[in-house]
This record gives sequence, structure tokens and C-alpha cells, in this order.
Amino acid sequence: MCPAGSSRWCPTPEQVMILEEMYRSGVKTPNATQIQQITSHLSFYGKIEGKNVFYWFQNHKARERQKLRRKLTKQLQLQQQQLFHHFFDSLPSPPFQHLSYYNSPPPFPQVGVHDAAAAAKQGMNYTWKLDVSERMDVDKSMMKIYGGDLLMMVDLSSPSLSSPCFFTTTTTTTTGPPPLKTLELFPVTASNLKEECNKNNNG
Amino acid sequence: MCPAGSSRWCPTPEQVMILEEMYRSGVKTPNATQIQQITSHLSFYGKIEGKNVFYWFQNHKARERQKLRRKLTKQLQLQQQQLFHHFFDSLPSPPFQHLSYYNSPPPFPQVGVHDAAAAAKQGMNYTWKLDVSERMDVDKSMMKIYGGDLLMMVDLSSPSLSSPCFFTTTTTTTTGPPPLKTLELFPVTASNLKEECNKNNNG
DNA sequence: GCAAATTAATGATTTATTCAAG
DNA sequence: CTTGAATAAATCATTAATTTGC
Repeated sequence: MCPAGSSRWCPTPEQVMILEEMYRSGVKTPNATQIQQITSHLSFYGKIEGKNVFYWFQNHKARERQKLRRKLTKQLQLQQQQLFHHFFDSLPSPPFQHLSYYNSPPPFPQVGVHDAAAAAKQGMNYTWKLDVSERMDVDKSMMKIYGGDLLMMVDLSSPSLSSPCFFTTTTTTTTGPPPLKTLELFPVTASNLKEECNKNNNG
Repeated sequence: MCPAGSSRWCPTPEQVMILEEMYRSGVKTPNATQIQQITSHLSFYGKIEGKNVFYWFQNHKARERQKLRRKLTKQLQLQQQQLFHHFFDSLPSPPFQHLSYYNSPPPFPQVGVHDAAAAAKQGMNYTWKLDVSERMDVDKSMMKIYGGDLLMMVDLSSPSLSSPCFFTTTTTTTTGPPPLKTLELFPVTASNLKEECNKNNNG
């Protein structure tokens, strides 16, 4: 129940039921007209005004999204952990021990990432060998488009997707009988991408 | 889920999340190199190739624009509906003066108003009720949100009298010094709402 | 059982993005 | 490049649920 002199709207169960039913049946972002109609309708069941309806849909939509996102993020984290393990278990040679540190998922603090970034900026090269022939399935038309750059990528970002992404790229030791290619690690942030994109498009 | 022998790419939720995050953080038109990086990155989460990434960004950008265009169109239509205000010049205007958009001349004439006007003249009781003083407690944030057109919003869509769901207005026959100008709402169905919503959001 | 204390939900505000028009 | 308009994300604030100790 709602306190008598409450400072905020306390929807009645009927109002909530109707709002939820409307949401379920497709009303996600009612416009002003719809809000007025809904408000009028719901006022039968208790005190209510337009902004309450407006806020209700905003919040409900946002929190539904949030719920979904959390679920996906959890899945993603799990898959990342599994993939990392799988990935590093499959790696052939020792030089990766120190790298696995940076790639460690959540349990490890951000510090490692920053260290890696700093190290990379200082020119330190964390390189390793990886057979990329498996990734050569890019079709011909795309090869034309992409100019033949073939890359390997490892996500060092924290579970939060807004954190910087680290990409690894080949050092293009192209043509050669040895099927292994050396991959070089360097940090690439979203802003880097954006800048490059803008540069390419506008500059 | 993607059919086993599907002829087209079915992005995993993780892939979609990452793509959307990249888009949101500024990558709108990745170049070949970026596409390759992204493709490699996303290949950790499922089968994917460069052209999928390429097409995804193309489509996403286009559809975002489309969405926005629709939103603007909808807004325009709403503003046009406000031509209805001209029918109510006799309404108590003072309280509304501070609503910036109220007195601004609507951009253009349109069909709906004439239809409604005709309907009204034919005696169809599309009357509506609006408690003026009730609406005055709309605060600044709502003004921003509604752009000032919280008032006098009228949906000109034809009412479906067979609908089980009727919206009613508050019959605020309050004992205020200023006799409230009240406008009656016509019934609106939930399906109408849904349709309009879908039309606005998806159609 | 029953309040005080704590936690979870959720209403209400503020802040950041987004696009395109000017 | 700046601005307008819309709204999604993040945040604040209050109410409801619940836990806890008596």
C-alpha cells in the first residue's frame, strides 16, 4: 500500500496488471497520445497521471533490457572463460605462459590489461605462433575487399564490453612454406577504430 | 538458433552484442582491415565470415537511420494533429502560455484534421475531456519530454466501438474557481494502441 | 509475533547518445 | 559544427519485502 502523503505514485495491482498486459502485447514506447489514453483508462483504478505512465514504460522497458543483457553477459563470460581455456590449451609452445596472465578472465584484476597496454606501447612485442590456415575460409570477393589482411584476434577486455578491446594482428610474414604465422599483440581501442573509421571516411 | 545447413549467417547473441557495442562506440563503416579484425574476433563466438560483418554494419546503419526517420515522421504527424488546437482557441489559454509549442503555428495542414473536423460537424460525439488544471502539474522534465505537446493530444484514428476495452477520462468535476474545460475521449482499443506502436516502432 | 535493520524493487531524475537539419 | 528532439542508460530516492534478534 501507499502512504497517504506519498511523494510518488503507487500503482494499484490493477494498474500494474493492465500496464504489463499492454507491454506484453506490444506497447513499448507509447507516444503522448497513447500515454494520455492509457492514463485516462487507468485513472479508473486509482490516482495516476501521464508522467507516471510515461515513466513506467521507460523503466519497464529499460529493466527488461537490463535483465536480458545481464543474462547474455553471464553467458558471454562463461563462454569466454571456456574459449580462453580451450584456446590456450591448444597453444603449442611455452611463450604463452606470460600471455595467459593478461588474457585471464574476470578473476584477474584489470591491472594486467593495463600492463599489457603499457608494454605494447613501449614497443614490447608479445608474439607467438599460430596456424591461421584455418581462418583462410574468407571467400574470394571478400579477399578483394579486404586487401588480403588476415588477422587473429584475442579479446583481452574485461567482461564489460565498454572496456578497451585488444586486437592481435599478423605481422604479415606472408608467403612461405611454413604454415605458421606470427601474430603480434597490440592494443586497439574502440576510439582507435572510430578514429580510423572517420579518417578513412572523411579524411 | 540456426538451421544446420542454413545458407545464411545466424549471429549468436554474443556476436550481436559485440557488434552493437562496436557500432555504439563509433564503428559505423569499418574498412577492410577493421572488418577482418572484427571477423576474427567474433569467430570465437561462432561461425562468421567477413562479408557477414560487412553486411551487418551496412544493414545496421541503414536501419538505424530508417528508425530515426520514422520517428521524425511520427513526430511531424503528431505536430500536425495539433492543428486541432485551432478548434479550441476559446479554451482558457493563459495557463498554457508557457508551453512553448502550444502557440507555435503547426507546420502544415493535413488530412486528419479535416477528417476529424468533418466528423465532429456531423455530430459524431468525439468529445473529449481534459482537466486543464490537472495537467498543469506537469513539471519541467515532462515538458522536455513531451516537447510541450502533452496537452490537447488527440488521436484521430477511428474508434472501434466493438472493442471491449474503452478508455475513459477522469470526470473531474472539481469545484475550482475556473470552470474546467473538459474534453471527452473516445474509446481506443488495446489493439489500436499496439498497432500504432508497432507502426511507429517497427513498421 | 513484531519491529528495527537490511535488501530488493521500482518510481523519478539526470546525463549521454543518436541522428539529421540548419 | 552546432543544435533540436527523442530516448536509452545511469543514477538517485523512496517504498516493499525480507531478515534478524528479541
